[in-house]
Amino acid sequence: MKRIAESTVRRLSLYLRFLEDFEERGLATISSDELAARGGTTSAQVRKDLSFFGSFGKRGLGYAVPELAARLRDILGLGREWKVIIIGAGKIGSALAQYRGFTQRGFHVVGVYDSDPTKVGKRIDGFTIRDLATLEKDVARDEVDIAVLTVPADAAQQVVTRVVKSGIGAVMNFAPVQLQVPDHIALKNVNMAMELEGLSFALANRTGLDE
Amino acid sequence: MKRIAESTVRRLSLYLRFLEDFEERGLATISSDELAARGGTTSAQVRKDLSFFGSFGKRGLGYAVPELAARLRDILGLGREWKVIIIGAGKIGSALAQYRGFTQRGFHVVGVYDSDPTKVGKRIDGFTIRDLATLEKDVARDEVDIAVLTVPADAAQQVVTRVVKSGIGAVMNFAPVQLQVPDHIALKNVNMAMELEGLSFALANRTGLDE
DNA sequence: TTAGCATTGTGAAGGAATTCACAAGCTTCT
DNA sequence: AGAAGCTTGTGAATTCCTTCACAATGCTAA
Repeated sequence: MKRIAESTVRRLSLYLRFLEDFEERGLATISSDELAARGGTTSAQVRKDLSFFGSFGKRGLGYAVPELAARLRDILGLGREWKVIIIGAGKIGSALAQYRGFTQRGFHVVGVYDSDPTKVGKRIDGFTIRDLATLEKDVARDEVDIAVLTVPADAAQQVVTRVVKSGIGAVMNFAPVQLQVPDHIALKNVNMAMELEGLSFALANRTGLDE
Repeated sequence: MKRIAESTVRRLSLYLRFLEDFEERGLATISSDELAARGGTTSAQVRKDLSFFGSFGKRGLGYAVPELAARLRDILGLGREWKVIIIGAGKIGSALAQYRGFTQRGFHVVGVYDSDPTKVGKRIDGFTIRDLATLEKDVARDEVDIAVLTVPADAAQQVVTRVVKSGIGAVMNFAPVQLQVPDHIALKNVNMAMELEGLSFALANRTGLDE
């Protein structure tokens, strides 16, 4: 299979969201043009994105909504349930543990971890916070797929190294550091401060000094 | 000024983080090679990124750490304090209101809003939750720069329209919808579910079927 | 059954971002 | 002062991504 650009995958997620919307409203077909309008892109882009995976449309008609949705779910690996652990039971970790959006899309939180002994054993929204010391054992037993890291920046690299060793294949990192992981591990960084700096840059350079 | 790619701005944020690290450790100079190694990129990329804004290095030596850090802060608009409001005092909104990383980098939260009457007036970590109804008045009075949206998906478009009308120039959206805003508004989307789907895709397509 | 219309799928063109590669310039050593 | 050794800054080459443009096809109506 050809290498798929990250931007393409992001757009597929987006299309799927719109399709589910259409599905609920009982619409039978949709054109690349309509999908593009919603997603703020072009119809050619939509078709090209889909073409990497096959041809799902009918010329003259568009795409059958439920079929295309099903295909996208399949492509994105949403046909199955993924097991997720959250490491770091601070504010963000706790908020994520309770986030409905995860479960809705097949991401099942199976454990919440912290290394702080005063937190271990406490419950948050149905989860008993586990001791980070048991990480490796639990991951193997529970067949965890994805780790979400919401630990302090200075602990993140150490934790991710353990996570990777324990056999997890994908990591979502909220700590504001650049983690080193082997090539075969999927890593996404979510960095609030960095996003805000993007906005700050835009605001600061808005003063119309184009030349 | 030439249009700067978003990816470039992201990397500048990253470089700045490393530089501040070096600054603390009292290092005087750093080469593009060292910056690149930290950021997982190449030295040519680092130099190209910087070259859009001027030439800050000394051939044969590298970059003076404090000077480059100062220049980057300036470029990213971090020389001043930005006023931020958080709209939506749910789990994520509350977690963000308390997030230290914002204040540290000059983003000052000046208000937290919700439309739920049972929440309005309550306090979270030093903020009294305000009624969304007073948004427009407050934004004008407080000269707010950035709005962070952590409202439910079906309310997001309506809220952002009000936010934009009230004169805010930058929006960070956590709701899983694609918002429509005028061109001159800076908009960043943070979508946890979409990030997870990126990981899911990577996991599902990992099965080594390259051809 | 054929004409007319709509929309896909895709090579080819165009544009944007990254990487290459090297001259230019600063520092240090002798 | 000259030579050797680094490292920057930047055009040129390359790679990657997006947009164009149109033949191919399916649907509808007469």
